[in-house]
Parts: sequence; structure tokens; C-alpha cells
Amino acid sequence: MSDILAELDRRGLYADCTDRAALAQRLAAGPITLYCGFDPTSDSLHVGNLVPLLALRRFQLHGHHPIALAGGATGMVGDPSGKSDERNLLSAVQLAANIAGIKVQLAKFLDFSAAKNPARLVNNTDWTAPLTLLDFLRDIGKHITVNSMIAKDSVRSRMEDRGTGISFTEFSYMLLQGHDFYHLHQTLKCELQVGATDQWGNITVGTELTRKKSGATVWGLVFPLLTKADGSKYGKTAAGTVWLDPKKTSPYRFYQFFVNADDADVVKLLKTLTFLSPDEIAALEAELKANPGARAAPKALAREMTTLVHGQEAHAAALKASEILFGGPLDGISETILNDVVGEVPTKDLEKTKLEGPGTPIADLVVHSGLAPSKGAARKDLDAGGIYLNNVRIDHSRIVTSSDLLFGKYLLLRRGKRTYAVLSVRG
RNA sequence: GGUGGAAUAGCGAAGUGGCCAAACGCGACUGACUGUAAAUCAGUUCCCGAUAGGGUUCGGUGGUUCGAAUCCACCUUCCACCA
Repeated sequence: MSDILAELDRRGLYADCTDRAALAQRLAAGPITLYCGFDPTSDSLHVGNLVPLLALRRFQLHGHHPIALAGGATGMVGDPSGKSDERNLLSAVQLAANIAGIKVQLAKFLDFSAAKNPARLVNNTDWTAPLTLLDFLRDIGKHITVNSMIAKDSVRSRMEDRGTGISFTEFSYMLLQGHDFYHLHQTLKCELQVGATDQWGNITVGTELTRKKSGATVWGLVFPLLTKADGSKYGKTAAGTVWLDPKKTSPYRFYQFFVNADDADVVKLLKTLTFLSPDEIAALEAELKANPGARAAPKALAREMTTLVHGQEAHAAALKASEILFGGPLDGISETILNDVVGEVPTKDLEKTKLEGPGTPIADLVVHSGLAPSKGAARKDLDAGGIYLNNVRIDHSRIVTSSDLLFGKYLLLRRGKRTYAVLSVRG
């Protein structure tokens, strides 16, 4: 059996473990069943979820049995970890929709038909909903002291902040998650829970509860939170979260997000997010130092991630669009090639009549394309020299007519260096 | 329960009757330089708009005043100290 712990170390994915020596021994003895939970706070997972999700896959590749848990029950309550404010509860309808969304995504990253160690997908609603309050208080709550609960960082930080406080509901969250671990241990012989470091407190409740109730030893292992070199959270841009759902974040944008990764972060991201071998990563790192302008490392990162999440074809399309858009002037570009860009870049329809006769001022089109929120804002970008029509810089006096159309159909607009939009003429 | 203090733009923080759409810092956007980096430098940053002009702001509601972020009253929330 290959050594998963060594791989996690190598990739910088090991942060802490409840008992590393004992877990190493257990892992050496044979395949283990492990789980990781995912909160249905949205109808899609995002890049921040990738570390634990891919970790499950790494375990599976090493022969272990992964369980992905969709937190239907815990989602009803809300995890206070890392949250400075009490959360608004999600409606049952919303929650059901979110669960359905993330279930599909979870399924994409794990192999459910592996002969020896197929992955499993569970929803903690299945065993939590039937539990009565009295049973819960007697069978679960009795084993965990409030003393240990209020000592958790997630709770303490909220208790110290008198302004927000923590409701009993969120305070109880860790017991539900702890119960999940115990339940999975009883029913599926699950012996390990993994997650990001912010889950440490919740995970240890599970190991403790399992030990007290059944006498069995189970383990918790956490990964570092994915952060940028400047310490900020990874996976958010000014435009918002980078989602795995292609309808929420297009594969092109997804690709762009990774290709724009900071030099200081690229190697870490290659290690933590991709399945490239240490040798391949070392080669990319050397290349990054020797020839940073070639940007081989960020391109490899974007390639790996886009292929992993959206597939080969989506990566090819995103890459092609990127090469066209960032490859220089559009002179002599063919309609076929331009067609590849349309659809990759945010595209809006435009009525043909707008470009007939006197035409339309550029500012209106910039707003219509979504590149600027208002004409005033569009004007400011235009005056700063930040707006391009068909990759040619223009100013605010520009009037756009049919003669500006590429192949009689498209207008390619750009704000700044890398934000593109296409207007497609209809009718 | 008592006594003080605080609430200002995305965030932090100045401003204590007119020169205030409100200093400064961070963040964000644009430009230059680059590699679709980083760092640095320059511009922009309440909303609409043509750089004209208009609209809405300084916890809330009323009031004083020609004029209020600034003064007064009440209300809400927070903080500190005392019980």
C-alpha cells in the first residue's frame, strides 16, 4: 500500500492529525474508510472546496474507501466555524436544491464504480432527521461536556464578541457533525474524517464521541486552508467566488482565474490542487524561475484544473479563446477562430437597428455588454484609455456602426487588459 | 440599574455651523512598465450624467438656523467603567 501520508506531506497538504503515528500504522495495515463533509451553503461547490474534495480522491487512488457527505442536516443548522456572524438559516427548499447541485459535482471527482474501493455519497439528513431530541440529548449530548465545547476556537471567538454572540443552534452544530462521524463508524466502519483546519474542532468532537460511545479509536486529519501569498483566502475574486458550476463560472473564466495565479502561489497550487507528480511540479518550478515570462507553470495549473473540473474539451476551448484574445492583434483573424471566442467570453445580444443610421455611442455598448455598470463609469474607463473595440483602443467620442462589426455579426469589447465581452448582433 | 463614550462612504479613520460629496490609509478599477505576473509610479473610486449639471449621504426621527456630519430633543445599537 502506497503511503498517502507521505504524499500529503510532499504536497503541503498535511496540517494536523489527532494521532499521526497511530494513523500511519493503521494506514499501513490496509485500506481505511474515510469521509469528508461538504456544506450545502450554495447550489455549487467552489475552488475553496477543491482541497478536501481532491484529497478524498487522493485517498481513493491510494486504495482507500472515500465517503463524500452532503450536509443536509448540518446545513439546516449552520456551521459557526470561521464565521463571525450568526448565519441566516437556509430554507428547506433552497437546501434541497443546493444538495442536489453539489451531489452531482461531488460525484464527478470520485470513482463510484471502482472494483475494490468504490466511493460512496451519503446525506446526513438520512440518519439525523429521524433522531428525536430526547434521544439526541441522552445518547449524544451526554458524552460531550459544554466545557470542551466552549473551548473550541469557533465558539470562543463568537462568545468573546458580545456584539454577535452565538445561538444555541449553531453552538449545537459540532454535536451533529460529531454524531455523523460516530454514525459512519458504526454503519460503514469509517475510521477517519478529513477536512480543512477550520474543521479541527468539529472533527475532534467526532473522534471523542466515537471513542466514548464505542471505545473505538478513529482519527481526524486536516489540511491547511488554501491561502494566497499575501494571506488572503483563495478562490475569491473581485467578481466573486470562483464556482465549479460552469453556469456560474464559465470554463473560460475558470481557466483565466488559474492562469492569472500569482507567481508566488503557483507552485503551492500545483502541489495542493493538481495530480501532477512531484517530478513534473519540480520541473515546472525550475522553469518558472529560469523563464518566468513563458508562464509554463500557471498555464499548466490552469490546464490541469480546467481539465479536471470541466473536462478536456472545455479546456481546449478555454485555451483557444485565451490564445486568440491574448495572442496579439486580431488582424487577419478568421471567422472560424473568432467563433471559438464567442460563447467563451460573456456574450450579449444586440439589436441590429442600434448600429444602423447614426449608430450608437460606445459608452452605451460598454454598459450593455456588462463591462461597466453605468454610462458614467464607462465614460471614466474610456477617458482612462481602458476600453478597446475589436482590440483597438478608443475614446468616448467613438460612435459604433455596422461597419465595426466583425464578420457582420460581432463586436469584441474589452475593458482593461483582460476583461472581454462580445456583443452578438441579431435580426 | 448608574455614569461616561461611540455610531461617518466597501473597510479603517479625520472632520465639531458655511470653503463638505466629506482629508488620509487600505481595498477596488484604469493607465505606464511587464509576462494576461509581482513590485513601483500616475489617474479614478456615493449615484446618474457630457468634465455642464442633477440626485441622495455622515445610526434613526424630529427640531434650531439663511445654512447642520457638526447644535438641541427623543429613539436605536454598541463600547467602557461602576453596581
